Amino acid sequence: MTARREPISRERPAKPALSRRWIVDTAVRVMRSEGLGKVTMRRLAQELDTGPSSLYVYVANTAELHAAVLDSLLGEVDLTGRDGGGDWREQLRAVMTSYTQVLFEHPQLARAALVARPSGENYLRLVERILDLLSQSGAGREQVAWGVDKLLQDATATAAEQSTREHDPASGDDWNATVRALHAVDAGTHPAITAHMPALIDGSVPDRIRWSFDVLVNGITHTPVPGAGD
Amino acid sequence: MTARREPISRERPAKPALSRRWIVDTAVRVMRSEGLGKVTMRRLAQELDTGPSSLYVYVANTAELHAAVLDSLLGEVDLTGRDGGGDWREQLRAVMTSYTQVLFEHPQLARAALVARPSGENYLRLVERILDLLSQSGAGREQVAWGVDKLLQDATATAAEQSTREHDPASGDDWNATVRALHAVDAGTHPAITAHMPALIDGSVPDRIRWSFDVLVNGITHTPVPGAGD
DNA sequence: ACCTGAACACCGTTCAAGT
DNA sequence: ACCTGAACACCGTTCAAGT
Repeated sequence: MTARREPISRERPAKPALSRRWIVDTAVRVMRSEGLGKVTMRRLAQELDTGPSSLYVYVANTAELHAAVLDSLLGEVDLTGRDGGGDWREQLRAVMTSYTQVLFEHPQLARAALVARPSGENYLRLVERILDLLSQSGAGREQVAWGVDKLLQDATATAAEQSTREHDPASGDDWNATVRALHAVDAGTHPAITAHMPALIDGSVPDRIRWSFDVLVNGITHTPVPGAGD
Repeated sequence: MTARREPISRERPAKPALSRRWIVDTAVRVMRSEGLGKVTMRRLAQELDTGPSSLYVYVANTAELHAAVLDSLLGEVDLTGRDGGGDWREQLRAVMTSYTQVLFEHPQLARAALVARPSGENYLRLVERILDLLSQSGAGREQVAWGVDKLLQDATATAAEQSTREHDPASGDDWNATVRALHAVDAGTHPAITAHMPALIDGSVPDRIRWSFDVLVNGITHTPVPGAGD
């Protein structure tokens, strides 16, 4: 709506005006095609045909940019929970599964999420939905409020961990190093590890995710918060 | 006139031979004095009076180096749990609190831990101890094994998140952005957020950590794993 | 107000060559 | 076997200067 000066058309085909939205959209595109590692100020500036310093008018720093990219991706989360039944618990499970899936597709973002929490509209919509479903459990208000945090944190941390693991299994990555270390342990000095050994390493990712969800929901709904006498 | 080359002792005293141990110890020292951000291959090489490429004989990459630093720090965790009573639960709480405290003192390491899981002796000792205490709950072997993972993940993720929050509160950091966004939410479109609003943001860090521990322990001990018919 | 070039102060990793 | 110099291909952020 602003009366801008008439843009004189040059050879270069309409370089769009810089804006936060345009920067974030470009960042999402670069992320999808080349990964979050390429979403750098310099690379984006190049993509937007300007210098890196120009971006700082719209974006505080790289972490904030990554948080904005994450929020944008959060638009893909299915909030309906229609894969679940009518049960609030199964609906909540479906929403959390969808959230987890989005992060698993872009695992580097999960790491970013733990560092710079998003605060955009899609994040708020997600929190709203989880709160709504979890409060149907009948648990106290404080438990529900704190519980949402735990559910999101657990899913995010799991995706962040998996992000390393999914690298090619050929490379001596750190997860395999941990598995090897647990196997190589001495039964005399580490009897508990030895006793729990297959289980410590076993279990499919979906099984573990499903169990984690149940652990948290069971724990959240049965554990009153410190202050409130609910 | 052949100049006899004799190692005249100059100011520089006895450059010690490179070794993995020496590299990691130096990394820990740099981390303590200047933060993990300065623990880079180049900086370490400088500190060790060599070129960065030399380090690659002993360390695969930067992530592995950071994992080694973390394992070294894990030596500070109090495994006795003597702050707790005779109860396995209070002892376990004390161990987890000690672990959390160590990570809170070096929060950047918590982020590293989520990415590159450690596998050194101190990590194994910690896992052994938590397994031992948690199995005293009488829960099934699978629950205990998977539960240890959850307890460590929760504490680590919490420390990692806090690491951002603890930066100077003056700066418009992302946590404050989230708080602001939650406050600014419209009651019509986000009724659940509005209804849960003070609790969503409230609560001291120790209270939340204490509650998280109880949620997990309660959930772990009461939720059987998918396959096993315990 | 918005945008920029140029600079400052760094990075990880590889590789051919030396000892 | 171990170690290195040099190079390749990048980074984030600031700031004085321009429009």
